[in-house]
Amino acid sequence: MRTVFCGELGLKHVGERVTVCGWVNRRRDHGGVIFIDLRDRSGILQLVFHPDAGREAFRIADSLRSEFVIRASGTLVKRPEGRVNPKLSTGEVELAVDDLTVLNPAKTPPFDLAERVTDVDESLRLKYRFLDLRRPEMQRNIIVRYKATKAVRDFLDSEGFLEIETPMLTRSTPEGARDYVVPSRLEKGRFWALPQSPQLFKQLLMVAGFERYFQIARCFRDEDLRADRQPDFTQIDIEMSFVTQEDVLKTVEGMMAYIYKAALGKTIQTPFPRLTYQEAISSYGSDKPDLRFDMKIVELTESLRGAGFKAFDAGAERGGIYGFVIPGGALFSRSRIDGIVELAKQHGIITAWFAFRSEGIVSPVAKFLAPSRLNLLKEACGAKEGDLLLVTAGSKQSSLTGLGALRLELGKTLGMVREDLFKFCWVVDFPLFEYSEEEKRLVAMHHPFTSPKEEDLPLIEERPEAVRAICYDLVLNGVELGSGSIRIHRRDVQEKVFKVLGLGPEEAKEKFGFLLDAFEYGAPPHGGIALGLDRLVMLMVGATTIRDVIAFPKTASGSDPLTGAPATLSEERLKELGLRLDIQ
RNA sequence: GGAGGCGUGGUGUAGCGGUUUAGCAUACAUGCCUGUCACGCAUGAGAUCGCGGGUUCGAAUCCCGUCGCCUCCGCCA
Repeated sequence: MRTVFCGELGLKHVGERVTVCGWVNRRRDHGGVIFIDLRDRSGILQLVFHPDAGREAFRIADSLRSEFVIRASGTLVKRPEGRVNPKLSTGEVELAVDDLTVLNPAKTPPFDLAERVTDVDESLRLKYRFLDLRRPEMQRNIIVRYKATKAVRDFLDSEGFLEIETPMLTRSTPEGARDYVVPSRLEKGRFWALPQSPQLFKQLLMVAGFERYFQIARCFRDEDLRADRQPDFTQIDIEMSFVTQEDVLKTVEGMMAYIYKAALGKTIQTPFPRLTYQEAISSYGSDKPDLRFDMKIVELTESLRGAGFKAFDAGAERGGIYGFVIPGGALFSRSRIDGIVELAKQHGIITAWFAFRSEGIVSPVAKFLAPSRLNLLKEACGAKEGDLLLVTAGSKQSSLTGLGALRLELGKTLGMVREDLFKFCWVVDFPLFEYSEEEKRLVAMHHPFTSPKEEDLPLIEERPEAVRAICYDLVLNGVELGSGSIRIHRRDVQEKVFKVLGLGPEEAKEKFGFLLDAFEYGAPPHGGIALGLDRLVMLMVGATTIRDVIAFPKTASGSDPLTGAPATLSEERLKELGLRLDIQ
């Protein structure tokens, strides 16, 4: 039907007779000559219609409208002098059409596809997703996604991994996200669950001796949505036997470099910097630090302790004194600084500020501190003349997370974040357990099969909260791309962890019995990672939401305007499933 | 579960208590135009201002409720 794609044509094809197919992107009718920008997946080509080149074709061209599907044949010609369009990759040529067929007319689209309008109401875009996806930006997103996915397969294949599918219908497991549930028709009153991740299956595959597994795995979590969270999403799921943390990190670093090269042609630096969990929290107030800019948090407790300023002394007593330096901030206007203080308040921290100006140190609290203290402070925070220091005092956790959130927001609003950078890092040595306020007990920070660090094992009974896990997160530009761990493969260690989690032998058997059984038949040491493919691609294409890299995503309230899902079921269907509705 | 923002012709928006017959841009329709590329010019059609209730002599505008969309907190091992 076609001989060539629009975007492939250039000067070297001049003089050739070609046939192209696609959609009318734009029509420019000059009366005596008509121009059509024809769009297909590969790009845009200008068609030109002269009445003398083909009277019938010209007559049909007059009737063309946006998004009509057409086929056009003619001779590719070099554009006249001064008529080149540098904005088009095909801008040096055009197709002089003598034969035109309308393959399908189209209704006027509900929004403009030709312009780069991301400002169209998103639910309208989703309702007409098949049109939204025609837009070149969206096509590129989906294409980059495919290339990245293919790169994953190519790389892991070359490293000896096997892609193995695991069930979508499986059983609900305790801990973690709420799972989506599917009623069983054959066994009424019983329910399947869709996997939050293939975690247990991939571990079983290690026991089964496959040694290196991966899967582009769809996962389901029935939790509230966000710009970077959808109910169903895709993980690059990896598991390896007879490996240490180091082996997993190296593999992932190699894979990331390969993906960026293959999908974007970009080179990224490996190995990625590593921070311990403690370092990440104390320097960036976050376990997913954005390393595209500096502005590290510094502890100032010792510099300000006993300085005689009540707020600081009380803060030092409750936790500590922390702050960070905004380079060049000393020259900010008073109202701008007040705005920053207000912003800090929204993040739950009360801040004092110190402007290190050429004429001296300016601060609303300077009068409470001796000049020697102020100089000590300047030295301790590493500020130069012209910088602004923000300080807060109080509990360590809320101070650091508050400063971390403030740092991130200021980094963006002050233009310190370079959008074209890709700054990967590993965060390692996470705590094995964290305290759950809701459940009033320790829960697994990663998951219950995460191995403690060997050297911390003696602490597990006395001080479980101090035990570090062999667990690692991959972070890119402040976004958590994924996390993984080396798993427990020894029965005695697993039992100790379950004990801390409050899982008795009976309960553990009931919930994870199949995995524990398997572990008794020769489980190799193993570990792995799961990476969010949607988030990775989002960052690769510069999108601000994963919805823009998913062909058919859901709205923030978890519905799909295109299909109208979720939908109701008929009485008959409910009855067949043994279900009765009880809703207000 | 909570907080905030938005909702006005197809689309994007202005108007925020009365000279508004709801403005503008774009899309759409008709006509003119032989070198445009966000073509241009002219004419025209197109909106009970998300929905429901209230306040008022008067509501797109103020209040309450509700629905939808977006962002964030909680939640997401």
